[in-house]
Formats: sequence, structure tokens, C-alpha cells
Amino acid sequence: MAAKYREFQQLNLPSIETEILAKWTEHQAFEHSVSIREGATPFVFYEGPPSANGMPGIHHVISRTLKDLVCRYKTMQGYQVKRKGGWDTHGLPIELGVEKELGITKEDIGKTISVEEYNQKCREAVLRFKDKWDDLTNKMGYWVDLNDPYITFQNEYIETLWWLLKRLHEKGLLYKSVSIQPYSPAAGTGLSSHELNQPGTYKDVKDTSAVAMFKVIENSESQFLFDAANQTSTGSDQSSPEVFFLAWTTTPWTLPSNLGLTVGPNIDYVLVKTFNPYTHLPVNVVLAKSLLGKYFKPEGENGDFEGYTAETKLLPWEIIAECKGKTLEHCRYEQLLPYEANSAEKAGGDPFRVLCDTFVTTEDGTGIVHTAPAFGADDYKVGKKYGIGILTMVDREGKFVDGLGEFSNRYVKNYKDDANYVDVNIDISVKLKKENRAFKVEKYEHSYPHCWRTDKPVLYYPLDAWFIRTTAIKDRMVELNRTINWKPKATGEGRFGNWLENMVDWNLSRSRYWGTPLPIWRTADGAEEKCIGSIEELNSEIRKAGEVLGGEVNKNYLHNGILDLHKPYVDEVVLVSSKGEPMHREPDLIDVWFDSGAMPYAQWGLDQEKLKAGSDKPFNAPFDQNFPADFICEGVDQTRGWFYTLHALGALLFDSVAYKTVVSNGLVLDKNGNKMSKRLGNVVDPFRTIETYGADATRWYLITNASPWDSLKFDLEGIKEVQRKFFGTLYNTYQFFALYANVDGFAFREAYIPLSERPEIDRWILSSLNTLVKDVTVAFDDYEPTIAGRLVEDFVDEHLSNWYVRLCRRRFWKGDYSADKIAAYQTLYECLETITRLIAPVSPFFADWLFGNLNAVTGRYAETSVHHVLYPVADGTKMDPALEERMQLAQDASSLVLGLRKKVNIKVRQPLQRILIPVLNPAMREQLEKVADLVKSEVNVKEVQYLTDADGFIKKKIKPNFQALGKRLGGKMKAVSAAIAEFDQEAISKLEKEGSYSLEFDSEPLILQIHEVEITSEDIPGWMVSSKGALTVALDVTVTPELEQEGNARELVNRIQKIRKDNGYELTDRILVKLAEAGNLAESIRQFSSYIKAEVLADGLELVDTMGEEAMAIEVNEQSVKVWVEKATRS
RNA sequence: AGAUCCGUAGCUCAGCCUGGUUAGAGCACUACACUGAUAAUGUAGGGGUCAGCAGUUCAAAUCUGCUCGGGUCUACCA
Repeated sequence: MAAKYREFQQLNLPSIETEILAKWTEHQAFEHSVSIREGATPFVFYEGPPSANGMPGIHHVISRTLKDLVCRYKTMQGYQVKRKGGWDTHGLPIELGVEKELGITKEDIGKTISVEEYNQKCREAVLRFKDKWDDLTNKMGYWVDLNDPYITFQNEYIETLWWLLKRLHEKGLLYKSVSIQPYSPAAGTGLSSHELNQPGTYKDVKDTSAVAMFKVIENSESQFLFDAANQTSTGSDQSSPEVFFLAWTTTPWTLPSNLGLTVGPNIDYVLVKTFNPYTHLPVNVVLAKSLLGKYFKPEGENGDFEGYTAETKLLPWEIIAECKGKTLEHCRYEQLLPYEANSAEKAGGDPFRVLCDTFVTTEDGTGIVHTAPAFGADDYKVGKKYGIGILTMVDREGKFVDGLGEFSNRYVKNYKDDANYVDVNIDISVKLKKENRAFKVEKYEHSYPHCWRTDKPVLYYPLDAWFIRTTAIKDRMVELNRTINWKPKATGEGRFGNWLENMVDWNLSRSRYWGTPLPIWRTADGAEEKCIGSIEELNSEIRKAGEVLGGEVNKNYLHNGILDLHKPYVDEVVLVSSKGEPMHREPDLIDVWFDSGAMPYAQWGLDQEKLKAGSDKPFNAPFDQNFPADFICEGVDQTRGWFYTLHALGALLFDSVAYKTVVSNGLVLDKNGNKMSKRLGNVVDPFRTIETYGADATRWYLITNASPWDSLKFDLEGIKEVQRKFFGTLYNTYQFFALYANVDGFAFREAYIPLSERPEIDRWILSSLNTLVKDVTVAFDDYEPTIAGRLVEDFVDEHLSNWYVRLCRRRFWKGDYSADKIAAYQTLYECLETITRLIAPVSPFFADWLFGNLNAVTGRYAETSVHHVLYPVADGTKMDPALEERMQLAQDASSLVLGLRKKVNIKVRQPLQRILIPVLNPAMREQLEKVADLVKSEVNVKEVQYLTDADGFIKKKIKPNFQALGKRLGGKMKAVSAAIAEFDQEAISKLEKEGSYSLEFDSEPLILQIHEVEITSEDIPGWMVSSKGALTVALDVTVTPELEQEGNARELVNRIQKIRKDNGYELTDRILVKLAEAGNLAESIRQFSSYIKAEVLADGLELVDTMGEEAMAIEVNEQSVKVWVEKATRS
């Protein structure tokens, strides 16, 4: 006896997964899936390293499912896909976590705790949840190499980063400069953007804002302003008129550092003649035209200048000139608040000019932006462009420097919680008012960032930082980006593309402790600097410095070299310059994004031989075959993170893309569309989800519910639905197969029956199957797993289960082990087996389980896992579009007839004589004839008749084919459409016969072609009719006595089958049946005796007069009858 | 504030690129049927201002613009 297909009580995905997981572990299925492809074309995948200092969430499951399915798919297509895991181990989140845990702040580090101890804590915290992560990886079926991951804090990793940095340094792409960064004077530290994004950082505050007046200097650039002012100058005012630029600020304390005024080149500005509302002196002011309304009332326009006094409420004003911002460029003005400390010389440039830039808006203020390069990123940028120098009149404690007269040494905000603090901003405003230099002073409410630690306002402050000159290759990065296949496309072109267009240099510096140290040593005067590119190089420099400088220098590192590349050790190292001066390390760490962006190189580490040989890619061996990546995938939040840094480093260092395809998946929200957060308590625990519903159902749900890049509303009900609908159906189909295949001992040992010898329906399902394979492959190749999954779902449900199996049920249990039966088994087996391979990438457990169950009996594959076999390839010779089309016709026809039966309430078991189908053309008839038998048995009718218009009793309906006709007719469409609607039967049949029809339209001839209309049959007078599209079906609902008797027989069969089942008989048991008191059923029984016997596997069917108590009373079509069923003894 | 994605039935989504006249599925709901796949299945029904407004067009869920709502990223700036 051959092995049996496994049969089950019910579907239990989690227990299947436990079983498969054990099998994978035992046979090292993952390792094997890679090693069997040794020598094959590699498909390169990069794993974006997660940070293991927090628990994994459900959102990690989606991106990892995507990664996994692509890798599995490519493996099954014959590529070798190595997947090296990795861990991101540096960075602020880790440090903040440790600070919180230890109850310390940044200031404590190096004081109450040594940097050495602190970094040790970070190192311990970093992989705290690694076990949990590994557990999830395992349970969700994510195949990735966890045994040999790259870890960013390891020396080998950091060493490679250093080499890369050195490379950038050599290319002149790594430089030190000032940048304007958020800075907290109260805490005495710069703030990262991460810190600035803490909740509650932005607060609405009321600040004193001032519109300051900058006095224009008369020269050739500004002459036109003065000319206009002079022309309208009135007799009472003999002195030469004064012209001012109006500029608004919410931070008057930045005014002593003012060096420029910025206007928008395309903004319209006006010169307005008016009076200063505080001093009442006549003035001429420049501001943006669209902002006039903020300062001047419409009633005051061209008002009474002569009669203006201090008491006049309404300010008269008049526009006396107009120009674009570009015209104002380079105009000069007098410094607003000159002191000894803020002279033009000290600024070190050519200040007090009007500048142009597009960042200027006219939404607030005056359209002229007061520009203090030290205190704003935009200001700094535009200031640098024009070379106006820089003044930093505030120190790091947040107070004015010496040499600013009455403002010297005053805090610009109340940083010290001083109860007697007097707001210097008010004092500055008052001074301006008195000096005829303020046009408007008022409180202004706006949102402003505050330090999350001290709650004090942040200010933007120039700090030293190291930069990578990404802007140097901006165009190349844009160009390379165009070659990357972005999914979705819009993210690459839009979000990422715009980001590249507006790129600024990459600020690498972080003033923290736990991270990759910048490998740059400098002399005190900064004249000489060294960038170290390897451990070997550092050690040799250490020894050199030890020799030259002598004494205690580097004494801890002279013998064994440096053992840990982190702080504080590297900071203890002193190097020596060519002139014998000591060099100290630049204290910064580098941005963690550099760590992860450099993983294509650093994951392999440096090859010391290649390094010595001076290779320009001195990385360990697999690098050459593993760069660039064919595919990466992470959340959209990585667009400016990992996607960017990978791209930037690939382009900067090797003039290459780092990845060819990138999939950015969307967020996972809760079922109400809210972001998941611990605070709201709506986080979904991935472990519980997987344990309850199974990883496969979860994966399938995540993939098929929405495109990966759309945000997903995660609902457990959806997983249940997938479980029931998809896996349940597929499982049922397998159970059905196994049930009968075990009875018949089918093990695919017979020769493959040629398609030409199989029935229509077999050829149809195999054709559909191959079409499915083709479409699924196209979808996967296009990184559209959602489409692929939905296609498989539709096939399994609609085609395989609800049509093929339903229609073929009898073939499996009826009759001998004939050729037809074998064909049915072979066909269904082929479908199931192919589906296991199709779904293997998405639902790896269930697929492997099903594949194993099938293959265990047939042994068609030598491989023990579906993940080791090849992905199905569509067989064109099995595809037959006409066949698929006519089967659709059959399904539609059946559905229509069943609908009609329902309407007249005649059950399907009651046979009916015939259906009529009007055929519009010979091709349609041919198609229908081929599937007529299927339709007949499906809807239980005896015959199908075809009606042609020759029979004369179809009424046809005509309507324009808008798509075809619209192109030709355009505007006449409406009228012609109305004319077509008026066609009578004669006109329609004329058009059909001749293929065209001419009509007169607007006294112009118009020839209507047959393909420009759609003709359908509308009605068959006197019949029950139903239609869908071009297909119309009529049903003969007459139940003749003969039909009724047959119906009775079938009903009886049905009842006896039920008894068999209730009695618990085996499918193959023979029975004996006795019936009594059958009334008007007796005739049916006699007439259909052999039919009944065959159907219920009865050796005998007897009509008797009476029966004992034990007989069962049943009802058949409202006629009661007594029946007795017993097992027949085998003869 | 800018960029970007999304908005179609009670819920989850197709359809939109390439405009075409009854806007589709599944779930849920209701009724009926089927009963040798049965903790399965089928049929039918109700349920839509395709977020809103304007435009282009003979024709708009589909193309364009604006507005509103939600998400994400970037920024917070005088």
C-alpha cells in the first residue's frame, strides 16, 4: 500500500508553523536554500539594520515580510540570495535610553559617571532585545543570516567607516565649518533634530516683535528711491527726505548682529510716503506691496499730509514708487544699532546691504527679512552667498557680549529664572522707538522651540561642525537617482527627488559619547590635520608620536596598539604633526546615519592585503559580487535616512548607485487609522498575533490588504478573514483531494495524460493556472506582491474551489479508477502543487507544509522543501484564451439560470427541460456549444437551444460604442447617440447583415460601422429571461410529470445519501435499501431504480409493502416514505 | 509653512496611468438554497452626491486647478 496523503481534523496554522519551523531548523533549510545556488547569479539584498534596544512591533513585520518574500522569490527563480543580518548600535536613542535608565543627564557624563562606564552601559543596552528580535525573525519566517551579522560598534566596522571618511577627506569632501544649529543656552548644549522633535518642544509664546527701520544710504543703487521721495516732497519739509527699509523681527536681540536685509527677487515692493507713528516725523518706507494692509488703513491713502499732527489718529500714506525685489539688491543702509563690538570690520565682510533670496515670503512681517547670519540657517546661507560676514553678539550662556553699550552682558531671554529679569527685547524696542527707528512694536504669539530638558527657549547658534560636501555632486546624485527603480515611483521622483534638489551639505558632527568617533586629529592652530583610515595606520601614528613627543604620550597604546575605537580611548591618543606639534582628536562623533549608510562596505570589513596594495575598494571578498544591491526595502521614514545616506555614500565614494530597486513601505496604523503608540494603548503585539493567527495569515494579510506603500489600517478581523477565506479554502481543496486520492491510491504514478485527452474543464483550469503563473510572475517582477497575492486568491477561490472542484466532484468519487478519474487527479494535483510554489514567497510555512504533504506521496521532487525548488514558469502551450473565455461564458450562463430558478422557486435538484440562449454570431454559438454539457449539469437542465435572429423571436437592442464612435464624432456624439437609440429591429438587422449603415446627419452622410455599436438581445417574449453583458439566457420552467418523477428520484437519492452519512458508512460501502408506503413516489422509484442504485452504491433497492418499527420516515417533495438502509455483505 | 501619499458601499479595497454611458469585489447584514469539501458552499437583495468646488471635454471616479479632511517627511523661519 502506498503512502497516504495526510488528512486533518481542521486547519490549524500556528501548529503547522511550529511543525515546519522544526523541520527547517533540523534540515537547515535556509542555509541550504543559499548553498544550493552556489555559483548561480547573485541577487543582492541589503538588510537595513534595526536597533535592538527596543521591542519589535507589528510594523517591523510588514517590511520584513516584503524583504523576505522578494528574497525567497528570487531564490526560487534560481538566483543566489545571501542575506546578511545587521544591528544598528550607535546613536542618540540608545544614549537617551541609558540616561533615562541611570537617571542622569548629558552633563553628568564625565562627571558623576566616567565616559568609559557610560559607554559600557550603552554597549550593554544596545543588544538588550536581540533575543526578542531573533525570536520574531524566526517565528515570522524571515530568512536572514543571524549567525554572522554586522554590528556597527565593532572595531572592524568602525575601521571601515574610518577608511571611507579618510577617502572623503582626501577628495576634499570632508570639511569643518560653522553651521547654525539649535542650541540651548540654559543647558549649554546643541540639540539634535531628534531632540527638537520631542513632544511638547514647540510651545506658543508671546514675544515682543518689532518692525525696525533701516535707513537707506543714497547712492547710485538707491537713487530711484530718493528721486521718488524728492519729487513728492512738500514745501513744509525743507530737509532732504529719509528713506527706510522696514524689517520685522520676533527676536529683537538679534538686531545688534544684523548684517543684511533680504528681499524676494520677484516680490513687488512699494515706497510709501507717511509718518512714523511714534515720532510723527515724515518718513518714506519700503515694504512688500501685499503687506501694505498690515500697516496702513485704506482710508489713509493719499490722506491729509499737511494737517498731520501727533494727535492725528489716521496715518496718511501714499505710494510713491514701486519695484521688484531684484531692483533693491545691493542697496546700502546705515547700521541700526552700531556699537564698538559690532562694527563692519568685526563682521569680516561687506555688510549692510540688501540681498535677494527665494526663501522670503509675504505672509508675515514686511517682506523684507532682517538677516543676522549667526542666528538663522537661512540668514547664514544667504549671508555667505553675499559675503556680508558674521557677528555673534550673544555668548554661549545666552547673554550679550561686551561692547554693546547699555545692552552688554544682559541675557537675551530669562535663562536663569531670575525673578527680576528685565526683557532686553523690550528695551531694544524702546530705544528704536525713541530714535525714529521703529515703525511698529507689538506682542506677537507664535510657536517656538524649547529645550526639552530645561524648558527654556532654544536659539539658533553658530557651532563648529564637520560636513560632507554632498552638494558637490548634487547633479550626479540626481542623475543616478533617475536610474533607481523606486516603488512607489512617486517617492523617488517626489519626496526623494525634491530632497536631492534642495540638498545641503551633510552635517556629520554629534557632540555625544556613544558612536563612531571622527578619526581626525588636528594641531592646536588647525594648520595641520590628519584623517586616519585604519587601525594599523593609527597604531603606527601612535608609536611615531610616542617617539617624537616622548614622556607620557600614548603610553597605554604603545605596546598593544588601540583595542577599542570608541571614546574615551581615542581621545587619549595624541598624534604628532610634521613640525613636531601635538595633535588632538576633533571631539565629535559622527552621525549614526553614516554608520548605516556605509553598510555595503563596512559589513564586510577591510581586507588588510588589499589595503596595503592601495586598492580603491579594499573590502573583504564578497564585496565585489555584492555591490550595488539589487533590492532594498524599508519604511518611507527612511527616505531621508537610510535611503539617502546609502545613495550619498555610493555616489560620493564610488560614483555608483547603492541599490537598483528600493521599496518603501508605508506605516502601519491601528484599525481606526491612528498611529500606534504606547500612550494610546493601540499597539499590536506581533508575537501574540503570530501565535494566535499564524505568521502566514499575518503575512498574507499585510501583503494583500493594501499596497505596501499605502499606510495600512491593521485589523485583526482582516487576518481572520484571510485565514478563513484563503487558507481555509485552499486547505479544504487539499482535504478534498486527499480524501479521494487516498481511496483510489492516486500517487501520480501513471503517465502524464496529454491535455488533448483530458476533458474541457481540465484543460480550462490548467490554462487558467498557467495564465495565473504568468500574471503572478509579472507582478512579482514588478515588485507588486499585493497584485500577485490577490491574483492567487481569486484563482483559488473563484476558479479552483468554486468552479473546478465543485463541477468535478463526481469525477473523484464516482466509478472506477478510469482514465478520466486519473486525469482529474492529475489536474487537481498539478494545480495544488503549482499553487504551493506560487505562494511560497508570501506564506512560506503553509506552502512548505502543503508541498510536503503532496510530495511525500508522489515524490515528484527530490527537494524536501518548496523553497528549494524552482518557481513555476508559465507554459504557453497550456494556455488557451478562447477556452478561458468560454468557461467564463459557462459560469455566467449558470449563474443566470440559477438566478432564474431562484426567482420561480424551482430547486436545482428538479430537472428542467431546456434553456434558450440567443446567439449574436456564429463564434459565440461555437463557444457555447463546447461548454454546454457543463452548464447543463451545473444547472440541471436537459438541453441547450440556440436562437439566432433567423428564428425571428429575439428582440435586439442597440447602443453606441462610445469609445469607438466618440473618437470619430466628437461633438456630434450626443445627437447621433439619440438617433441610434431610435433604431428599429429592421435597421439593426440591416446593420448587422451589411456591416455598416448609412444615415443622414445635419444634411451630411454618416456611415455607421458595425464595430461602432454594441448589439445585445433584449428579450424573448413569453420566457423567463436574464442577461449579463452580451449573454442572455431564457429558461423553460415547465415541470412535466416525467421531469417531476426524475426530480423525485434525485431527491430520494439525496435523502439516502444523508442516511448513509448519518450512519457513518465509508464512502465505498455498498448498501441495501428498502422502501415502503411510497405513495406516488413508487412510480419514480421503479422508473429510476438503476439510477438510484448507482448513485447511492446500493446492491439492492426494494419496494416492500410494510416495514418494521426500525424504519425511518422521511419526506421527499412533501410525500412521506419509509426507508430502511443497511450495509450489504460483500459477496 | 513646504513636499508627498491617501479620501470610492457600514468596514477593507479594485477601477484612475490610457476619460466612454448600469462604478465593481470581499467582509458584515437580510432572505433563500445546497448538503459525499459540511466549523464548507451557492444565489439573490438592500447599501454609493466616487471628500467638496471649479475647469477641460460630446463625455470625468478617471485629466487639470483650488479647497477640506487624514497620514508621513522636512522645516519652524524674519
